[in-house]
Amino acid sequence: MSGMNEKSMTDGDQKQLKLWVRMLASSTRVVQILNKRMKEYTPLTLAKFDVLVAIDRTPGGVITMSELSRMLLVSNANTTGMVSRLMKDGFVEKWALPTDRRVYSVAMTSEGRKVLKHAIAIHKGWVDELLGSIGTDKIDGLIELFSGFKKDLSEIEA
Amino acid sequence: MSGMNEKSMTDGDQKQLKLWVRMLASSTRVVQILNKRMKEYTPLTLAKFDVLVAIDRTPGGVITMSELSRMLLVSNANTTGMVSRLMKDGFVEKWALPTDRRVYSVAMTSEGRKVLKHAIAIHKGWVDELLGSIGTDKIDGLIELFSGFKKDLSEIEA
DNA sequence: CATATATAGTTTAAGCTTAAAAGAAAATAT
DNA sequence: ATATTTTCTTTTAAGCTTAAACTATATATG
Repeated sequence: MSGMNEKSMTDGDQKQLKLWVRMLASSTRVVQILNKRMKEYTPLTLAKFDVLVAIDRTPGGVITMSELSRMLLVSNANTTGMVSRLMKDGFVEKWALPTDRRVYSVAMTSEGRKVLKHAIAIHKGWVDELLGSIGTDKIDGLIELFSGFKKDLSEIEA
Repeated sequence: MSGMNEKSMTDGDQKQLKLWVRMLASSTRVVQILNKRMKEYTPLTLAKFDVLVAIDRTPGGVITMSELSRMLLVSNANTTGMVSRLMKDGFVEKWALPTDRRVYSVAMTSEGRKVLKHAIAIHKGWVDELLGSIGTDKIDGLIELFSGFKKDLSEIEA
């Protein structure tokens, strides 16, 4: 069995769990820090920031509720709530499509764009800081790895 | 500047953000899948599972509320809520320490231990499946990397 | 045309999470 | 002894998240 006895196979299995536990702890911690700083330095939460970034990345800057849900990998119910709160903040607006009144278009207000521009800049700085201890030599490999990993995951049923 | 011009430095910065976005998407997706399956195949959520695992890992199987919060990297308020729900489920019990009545001890019930034992087994199977596309050759390096990363993060203020 | 089916989005109920305020008990200072 | 401070935990209020049930609109089919 190509130099692999029963013991080492078992170890290999244990290692995937070990890796997952550490990976999850790391990303959870980064999210915690980013969220806390985002609330402290901007009028956004990290979740609201993610929504605005998704809108910002859409060509034309106008997106439907369902497209937003798909981009953010969240439920439609969640998007409804997020967009409602962002409307109350005055950072986005929403209107029904005249050609299909089931569909809503969402876009940022100028206030939303202003807030996002600042948030993107400081968020990038924080990510650079937080991931700073990962050697530059390893970054490319990791980007490749996670790109592939994410794609593989998309083929797995929940 | 050792073969590094201004352009490539900027690229290096962009890459940390790129890595973070992919890493976060991957771990979020794994959490989504694990949570959905955990609810489907056990009477636990992933959050409840994490609490039981933390208790299980404590020597003696008895832990205080604060220790639990520290292990799980969550607020005390969160631990209060989680333990309340787990008590209602009948999976843990809690009692005040006679020597210091501010402190509460938490332990699993036999029902909790039974449920956890099953959950640990199937959870491990899922993680092996979900992380299966990450080559065995890379796993050790990644464990090292995330162990170091997590430690570096613990020295950064939120 | 009328009815059935599909699609887009919202509401509801429940759980997870936090920060801030508050309560209770213990430790410390005066 | 009493007052102050510290520690452990809970409560409260708010936001994020989901699944399931529901509403409204559009499309397909008889």
